[in-house]
Amino acid sequence: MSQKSISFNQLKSLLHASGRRMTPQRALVLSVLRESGGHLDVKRIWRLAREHDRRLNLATIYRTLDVLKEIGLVDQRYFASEHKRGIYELAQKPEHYHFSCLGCGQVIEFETAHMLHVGRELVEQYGLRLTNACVCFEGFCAECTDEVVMMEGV
Amino acid sequence: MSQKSISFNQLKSLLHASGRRMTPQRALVLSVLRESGGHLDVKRIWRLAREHDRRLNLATIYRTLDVLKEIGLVDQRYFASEHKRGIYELAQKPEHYHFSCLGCGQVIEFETAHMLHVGRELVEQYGLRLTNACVCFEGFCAECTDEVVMMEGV
DNA sequence: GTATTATTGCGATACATTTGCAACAAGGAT
DNA sequence: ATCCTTGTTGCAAATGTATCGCAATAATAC
Repeated sequence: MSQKSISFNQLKSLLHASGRRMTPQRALVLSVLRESGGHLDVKRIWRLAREHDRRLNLATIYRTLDVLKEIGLVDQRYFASEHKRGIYELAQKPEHYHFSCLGCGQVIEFETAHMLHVGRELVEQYGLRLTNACVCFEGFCAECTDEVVMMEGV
Repeated sequence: MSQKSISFNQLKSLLHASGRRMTPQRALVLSVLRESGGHLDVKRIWRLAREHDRRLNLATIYRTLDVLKEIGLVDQRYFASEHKRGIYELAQKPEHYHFSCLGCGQVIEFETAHMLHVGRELVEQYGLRLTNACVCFEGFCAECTDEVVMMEGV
């Protein structure tokens, strides 16, 4: 069996475990997220999913993404300057963070242990219980930085 | 002289230095931010400012906040689950971060050196140039965590 | 004072997301 | 296999934040 069907059975179990139902819409949205490689806004997910089901409604996408978030299969992100649109991707370990380039628009994922330290500090020094964090960075990637430097003649 | 007037002269200079004009609206919005102690959304700033100028328009608040951001007097934030509304506060050193309690709603400010390390890592390991970051945390403060534990009878 | 032009108020607009509700369909019971 | 219950969907309308066009206004330079 491919990873695909495992994931769908997983989906079904998780849905039933929380008193929800399996629907083609939910399977479709998940498969779109799996096959596209992540970092999609809602409109884009909608467009991709409608290629398989023309009746699929935008509100359903929103509701489905909420469900997928709740059962832990999907993460919602917000990229730095674009706080209007939520960005969705499959939940995956290990924890990673995002950097969006203002020059070419690419999103770079990276890992860092320092964020864990921040979380630990919050617990140990302030007695806080951390349940959610939004962390995103913005600037220029190496290539775009070089371009700027060249154009400025430095 | 109080800090107040110094700040207004500062405002005027900064505005003129960037080809802008001093207006009562701009002074008013800044004073609201100064006297309220920060962490205000636009509607709240509007309501507070209208107590001094009933004609003041919401669009003016938005435009004013943009200007204050550009001249570096105000920071715009986005708190974890509430990415719809921008939150504004006076720009101040040193850099600090925000934790919002899902129980009592309070926003806790804290400092940490670890975020600087993240930035350094981005530069040194990935060659990125960081210009902007959005970092916010969410969970339960010490008191609200205690309450939950007590209610669960643990 | 006068001229220039940045700024304001106001209504209209854009855009992301949510909601009410009737029709529909998943899945357990029979 | 069919029926029933109730979670889900599609659709349209509503919400809420933020932006825009434009004529009227007012801050500055001269």
